[in-house]
Amino acid sequence: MDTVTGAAQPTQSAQPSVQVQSASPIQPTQPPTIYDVARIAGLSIASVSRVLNGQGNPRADTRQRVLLAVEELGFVPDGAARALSARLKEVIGVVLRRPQGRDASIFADEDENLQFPDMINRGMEIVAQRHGFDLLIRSVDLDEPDAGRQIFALARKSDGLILHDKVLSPEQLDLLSRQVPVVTIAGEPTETTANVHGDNQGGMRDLARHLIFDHSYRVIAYVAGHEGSPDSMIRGEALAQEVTRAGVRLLTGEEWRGGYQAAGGAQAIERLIAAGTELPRAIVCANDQSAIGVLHALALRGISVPGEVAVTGFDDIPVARHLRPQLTSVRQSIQDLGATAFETVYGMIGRSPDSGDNARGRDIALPTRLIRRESCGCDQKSQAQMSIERAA
Amino acid sequence: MDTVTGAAQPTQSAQPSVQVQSASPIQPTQPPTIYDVARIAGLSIASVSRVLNGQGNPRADTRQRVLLAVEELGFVPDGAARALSARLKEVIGVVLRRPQGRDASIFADEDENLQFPDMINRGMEIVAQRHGFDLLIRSVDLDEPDAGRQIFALARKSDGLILHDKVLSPEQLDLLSRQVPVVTIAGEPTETTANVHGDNQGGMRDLARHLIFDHSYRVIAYVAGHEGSPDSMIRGEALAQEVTRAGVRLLTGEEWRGGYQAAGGAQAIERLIAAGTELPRAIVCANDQSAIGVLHALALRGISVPGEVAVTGFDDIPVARHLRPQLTSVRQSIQDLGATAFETVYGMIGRSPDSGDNARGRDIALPTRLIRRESCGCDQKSQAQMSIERAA
DNA sequence: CTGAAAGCGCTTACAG
DNA sequence: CTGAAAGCGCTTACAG
Repeated sequence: MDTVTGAAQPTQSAQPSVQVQSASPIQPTQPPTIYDVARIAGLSIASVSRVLNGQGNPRADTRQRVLLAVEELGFVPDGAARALSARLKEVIGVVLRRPQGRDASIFADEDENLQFPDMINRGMEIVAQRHGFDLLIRSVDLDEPDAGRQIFALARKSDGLILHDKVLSPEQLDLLSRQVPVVTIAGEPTETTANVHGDNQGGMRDLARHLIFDHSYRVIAYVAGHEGSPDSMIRGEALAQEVTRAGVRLLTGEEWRGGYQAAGGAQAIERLIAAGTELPRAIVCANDQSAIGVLHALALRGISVPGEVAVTGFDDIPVARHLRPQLTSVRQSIQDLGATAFETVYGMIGRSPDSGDNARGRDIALPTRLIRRESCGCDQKSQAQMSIERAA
Repeated sequence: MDTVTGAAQPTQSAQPSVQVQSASPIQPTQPPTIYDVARIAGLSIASVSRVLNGQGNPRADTRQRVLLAVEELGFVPDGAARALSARLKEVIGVVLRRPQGRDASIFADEDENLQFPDMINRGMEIVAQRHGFDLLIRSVDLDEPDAGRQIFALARKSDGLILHDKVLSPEQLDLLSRQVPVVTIAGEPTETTANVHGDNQGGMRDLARHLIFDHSYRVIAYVAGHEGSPDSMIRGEALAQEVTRAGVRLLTGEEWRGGYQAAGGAQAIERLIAAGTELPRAIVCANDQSAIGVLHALALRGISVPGEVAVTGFDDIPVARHLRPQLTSVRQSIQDLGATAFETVYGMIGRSPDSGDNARGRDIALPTRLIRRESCGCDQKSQAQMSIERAA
């Protein structure tokens, strides 16, 4: 920090001075300010600002002179000054939770990647760009007691916040969402926040029925996500409901928790096998990432999938189709999740919480769709073959 | 944009007013300002600022009063105001290139994920946090002529920039890097920028020798990354060198380009097979992502890997070990790449380009390591088995 | 040690 | 249509 704050001290006169573009090759060219532009254009800074922001009706001549000067200097307005003055930062803060509980295992030497959240972010980003916004990303470690503070600090650098999953206590969330627009993904809406999620219930119901009726599996386990995840709970409940209705046996509980991660899924299976537990006919995982771990552990034990045990995921991340066997999953349009979340916060900016056309309090569900591949027991090879041949 | 700029107009008196915390449940609680804190603490804003920033030696009493008021109001300083005044935004801009050329294929319905860049970003983020910085992410579509402008705009919202891959012309890069610290990843250093990359040469050399001498493959193809990628070129050249020296045949060229993506890798293989080309004994891919596509295409054709054709990747992204066969690759510590890039820009902030202790012009190489798994023809199953059993 | 004041680089009513 | 001025919410020499 020292070197940086030291450097922050003004080193030159604050008075705008002529920019020497070509003179000093490696000199620290201070970016030009609006004053420089105004001087070169022979106008006031107000006129420059108006031309650049399309306000008022500047004369063609004025426009020209400004544009020329801007071009000559390569002027781009400073973001902080613009934000302070316009009361708009054109930045949305995004908070992810960093996976916790790294254990010593083959998975520990390199952090797992967060394919699902990363793709959500990609979706947000694309829409953000269209509105001239950027995304300020921060992943918080929930073990840190400081996590709440960090999120509040992020909020003051942004016009709105998108929170992946549960990263704040209800009280903190409430406090925050009164000061700044907040949208959660895979959370729950509150009076002052909106939430975006996939249709967990419908997706899991279709998957469960497929396993129960099309494949006639009679013992099914559920590998849950991390504790307190609404997605994981709703998926688990939907599965339980279908299973119960059909008189099928459900295995679930702490020993089946995968925490949404490959390492978690693999370890759960390893522990169960080590404990001599008899495996169920099908293992339904709360997401694809943990299904990857389950597949891995089963393969190492020489247990055939789907022959001996069927395995399914949720999300349909891009690699799902590249696994062997190809992973049956429930597709969410992951990027849409992000895009929708962005559009939602964006719509909340500048609106008072109690105004009419407001997303606050809304729970937005996006459709899901069962994708049958090989790992559930279906054979999709011929079909996939056809599709790739059609494309080629 | 309309609704937002409209909303940006000040709606209340600019004079700081007492915050009514509990009174109006869903009122738009304007975040408190430093003036509010000062009033409640009975001090000047200067004192508040000093306490909060650890400047000077405030009396214990003064400290207490400030801290209490801050706590009471839940005050967090506005980022834009802080940035403007302190001349430090505590933000680093990150630019990725968005993959281009989406084709109609089984890969087209959902964008591919960018596992490699996403993990790099994760590495940057962790270090950034330690310095109190956040990452402002923007992915640019290089097909857009506006791409350069967008990057300059991002620069004015940041204290420094990290560019993945090549996203600017040399001229633009030069211009930019005189105004703001710039570090590239997998690019080339210039007089005013630093670059961070994995040891491509060493990694590829080890891989090539492994294929040539340990496995005795005599015909090897190289699936290149996207055009102009220094990483791809250096890897290709290192491979060519080893192959030539050993008198082995190398297949390469446009028809073997995978563009770093699974879709690209799969399509290249499909086209070659469709054209009746005889496949080489080993296919060396410029990265893991394209190797995934190659594996996929070969599997669909019923071609056994590594039995008939060996396949290797580069990067060792986390899923590499979960593929069937497990992918042989060259590991880079992906997160370290990001962490190093961040530390490097961070060190450049506030330093004039010509000052002494400066990273500018440096090319920082991080070690790589050959990871032998199954897809090259080795059998690692027993070994992997042991390692997971050890962990369990 | 503390406060009053200037200044960071913009935008935007307000006059003219 | 344009310019002078105020103001956004902070930090930081500068006096006292």
